[in-house]
Amino acid sequence: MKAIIDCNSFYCSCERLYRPDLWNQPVVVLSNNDGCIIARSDEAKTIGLSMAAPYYQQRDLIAKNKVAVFSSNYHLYGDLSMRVMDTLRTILPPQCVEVYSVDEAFLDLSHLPPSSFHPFAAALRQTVEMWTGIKVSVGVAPTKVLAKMANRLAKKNKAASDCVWVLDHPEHIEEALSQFDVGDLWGIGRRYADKLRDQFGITTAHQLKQMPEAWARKHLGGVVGVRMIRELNGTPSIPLKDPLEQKKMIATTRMFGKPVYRLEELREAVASFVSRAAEKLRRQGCAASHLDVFVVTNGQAGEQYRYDPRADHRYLQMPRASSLTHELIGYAMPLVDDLFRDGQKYLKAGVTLSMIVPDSEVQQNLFTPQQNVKGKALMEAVDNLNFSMRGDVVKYVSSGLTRNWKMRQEMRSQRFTTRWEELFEIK
DNA sequence: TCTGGGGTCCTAGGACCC
DNA sequence: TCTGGGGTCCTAGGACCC
Repeated sequence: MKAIIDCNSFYCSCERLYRPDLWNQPVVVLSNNDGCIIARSDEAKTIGLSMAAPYYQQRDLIAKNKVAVFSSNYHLYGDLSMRVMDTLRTILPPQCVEVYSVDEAFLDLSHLPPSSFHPFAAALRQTVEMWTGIKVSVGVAPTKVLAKMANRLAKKNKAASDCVWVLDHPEHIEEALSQFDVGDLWGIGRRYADKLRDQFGITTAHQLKQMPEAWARKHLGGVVGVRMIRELNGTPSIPLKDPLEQKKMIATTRMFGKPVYRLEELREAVASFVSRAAEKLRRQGCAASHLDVFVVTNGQAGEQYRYDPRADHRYLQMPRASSLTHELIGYAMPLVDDLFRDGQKYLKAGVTLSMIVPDSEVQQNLFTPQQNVKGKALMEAVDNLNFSMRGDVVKYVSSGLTRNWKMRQEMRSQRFTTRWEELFEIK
């Protein structure tokens, strides 16, 4: 059996943890740059605020209902996420916990006796809430897809379920499937939902479950579709991931706080994204040999505003995998120069590192000098400083000092758990 | 004035090999 | 009159997730 545990309105719950005055109030959290609504408390959902809606379009509704609005505070969410995951790993062996996202984890419950699923899940929910202050929902079922469905049902029927839903009898699974919208299944997005309905008249999960595998292979993304059919039929086909697995790609991309027109600013921004990406790379003890830089423009400067983004990118296969910030910045800058067009209005840029290998297995190149030991020691020192201070205390000048392009975060809460000077105070 | 960021997996099709 | 079969590797792009 598998379980999925999912924090309820995670970002909003994090904000509310330190704001008892907001416990029963509508709360929303915005994306970077205060662009869209990316988390809503139940009260905010009731008011009719929708997910991913642009903030400026919802301002009236927000003001009218006195909704508390926060810019995203990733220091806080990251730290609380770690507490939730650590709690799970205290209760279950670590290899039975797959952290699926900042607010979700799959659990392998195959070692539990069949009668104990419900009490176990209920205890888990309670413990996490008691230890971290974060409310969670738990779905339990024979496969990941079915567990996701159970989780959804738990959230939908909070009062009756107490946020725990177990599907362990075939009749219960059948019943749930026949009432479940096929588009709400984990793995069926908008495109497939439309296609299933329009071309095949499939609207419920139960109808999909009965389709043959050969059909799924043809119409539902090949083996992905086959796995879906099997999971719906109770045969686990999406295994739990090894927690030690490394990322295959690392990206840092940002929308600018205000448009960028000058090459120097674009270079600064990209250099700082490279720095951040390289840091993530070193944190998993790896080096990358493929570097991709992209920029997004939006019409000509001076034109009337219309949101019509166009992306362009340049990439480079480096002679040897690297994790040194200065080296990577050195490779990235010519790509920026090549991308830059005078007079363009730049809205966004980003960097992707891929072809990632463990640092210890970097293939040396006959034609480039050995990676120097000093460089690595320098990186370690910089990382230690920045980590202990939780911020960019040391950075490359090429990444800019003024940072005019920096994103807007006008309503960010305090970093209660990661900064001494921002601790929660009780008067 | 204004619309996020970071990932994974898979397939099709072209280039190339013997 | 007539032009194979089997394979790998790579890239671009599509679909999905939170």
